[in-house]
Amino acid sequence: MARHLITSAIPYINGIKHLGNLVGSQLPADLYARYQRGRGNEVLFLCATDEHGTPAELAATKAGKPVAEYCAEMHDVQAKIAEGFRLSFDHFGRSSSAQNRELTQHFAGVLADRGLIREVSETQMYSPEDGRYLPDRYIEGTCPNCGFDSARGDQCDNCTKQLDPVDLINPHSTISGATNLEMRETKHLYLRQSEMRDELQTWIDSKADWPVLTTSIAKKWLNDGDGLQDRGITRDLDWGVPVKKGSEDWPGMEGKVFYVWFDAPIEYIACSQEWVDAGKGDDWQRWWRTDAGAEDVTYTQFMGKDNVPFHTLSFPATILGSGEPWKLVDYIKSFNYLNYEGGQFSTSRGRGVFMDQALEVLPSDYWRWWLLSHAPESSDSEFTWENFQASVNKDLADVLGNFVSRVTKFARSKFGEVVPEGGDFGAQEEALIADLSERITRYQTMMDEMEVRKSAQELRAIWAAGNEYLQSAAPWTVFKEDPERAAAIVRLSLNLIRLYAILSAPFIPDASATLKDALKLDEMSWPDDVAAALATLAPGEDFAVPENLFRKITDEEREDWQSRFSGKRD
RNA sequence: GGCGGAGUAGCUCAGUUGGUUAGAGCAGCGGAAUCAUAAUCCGCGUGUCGGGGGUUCAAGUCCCUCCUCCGCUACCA
Repeated sequence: MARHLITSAIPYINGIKHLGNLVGSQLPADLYARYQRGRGNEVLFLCATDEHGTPAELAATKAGKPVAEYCAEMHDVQAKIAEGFRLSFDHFGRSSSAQNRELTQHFAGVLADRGLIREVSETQMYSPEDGRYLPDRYIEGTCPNCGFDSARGDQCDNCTKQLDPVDLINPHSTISGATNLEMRETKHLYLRQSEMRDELQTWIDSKADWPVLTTSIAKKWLNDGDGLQDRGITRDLDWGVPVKKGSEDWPGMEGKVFYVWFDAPIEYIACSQEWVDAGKGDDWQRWWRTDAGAEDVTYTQFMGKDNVPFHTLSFPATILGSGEPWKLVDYIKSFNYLNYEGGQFSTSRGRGVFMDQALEVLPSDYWRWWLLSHAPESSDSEFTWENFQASVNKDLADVLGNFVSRVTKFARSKFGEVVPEGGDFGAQEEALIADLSERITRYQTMMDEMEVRKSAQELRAIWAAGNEYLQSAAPWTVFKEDPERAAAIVRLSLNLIRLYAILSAPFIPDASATLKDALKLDEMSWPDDVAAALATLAPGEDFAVPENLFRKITDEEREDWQSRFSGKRD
């Protein structure tokens, strides 16, 4: 039995994510996790909320709450929504956990012992009025280059020139508007990634099978300019993991915390400890420590392209640099962006559909199917309500839902709610089994390779194969002359529904569960032998005709939603 | 500006290392069937493969150049 460690990029705590975020990491990760479980493999699927950093502090202030309280609440909100989408995390942790705090401090200590951390004294913009140091993006002023008056401290949106906040004319805080900013000297820790450039380069070069999107981003950072730069891993903030060298204080670093991107990936490991501490598992080391059983683990990460540098370079630098036997990622599946009706999803402008709103409109299966079958793998892809309506109605309601409906209702009307006996399988059934065997093999290959869209395409073809078979076998006609033969066709068709329940579960778990109940299935083992799988439901077993699996989206609904989500949220 | 991705049928997208008449789903048109959520099944595609140039017996596929869209650009996360 293969063992799969699967992590999804951890969503930031600051608010509810939109569908683009969902399809870029959590959803495909869930698809893969469910598939691997379905194949009978052992899976540990982890995700968490990423809770530290300036935006969390500001969001909490805006909400009028202590940041710890705000994060706790938002974690629960995100956890509930994740449940709503049937994201099957074995544990949904928090980067602010005690486990992560300790582990982050541990890594920093080990890295320091190995000479991979250096102290840098630098000057940062400080805003006395805000009582905090300001990251570059929280400073705006007039661009010295083009005169644009809302240039941000890191880059001018007008002329795209990269800036330093000290270059800005009349700089002010975007938080309070304060203009009395001052430069203050402050000391920070830097991870000496440049020392590890060659090691990282060799490692990346060995990953010929990774998506181009993943490796090209990594290589760009490795080779751009003077090569991989050292990275500051501490910040002058209150909310975060206090800087410590293992369990010891770090002289000169009092009052500082680790940079959120340093502790966030470490949460992948800490999350497994949370999983154990929550009583859901009993051994996290066999997933993470190659000296404690993790050498046969296949570790796969899912993320949007904006996360790639941190997962291909920073986090591996932390892992490799520690010199300890931690499990390194084996495959990084990255995604492009999902656009919304000709533009971008926008959290700040409330443009597009957010996870909570999506579930208010339709159950998760509808969304899962559309998003996964249109996942932005090779390039950015686009959500439109028209496409959504067409795909969902056709694929789910017509091809799959109606198949279940026509089979179960015909069976009930002619034979009652019992798998009929009698009749033999013939050439049509053999052809169907051969066709399905081939298709299922392809489906498995695509799923193994995490080719999400192609997997969806193949699954749909497998559903359609049922309709094709039924159409040509035409039990409604055969029944008049040869009821036994019709019984055989219906029996096979009922077994097809069972097959679909198993194969479709990673994409549409709720529909799969409905079918499982309707057919009164007690086991859902993967159909390695298609012929045998299609003979599982035996004559005499009873079943129930389920409610329609999927309803159709009407034109009125589509138009209504189209306008409802076009601009402002709420 | 630099780097990366993309530009293929009305729409959403496939197209391995260059090789016979460029594909799928949807939409559209025609037909069959009537078990089913008017749901299914079969048949039907003359597309300047973004523009231009080049290499080659052969280019959507390689090279050059130009145009358009998107992302990243290291202190947002």
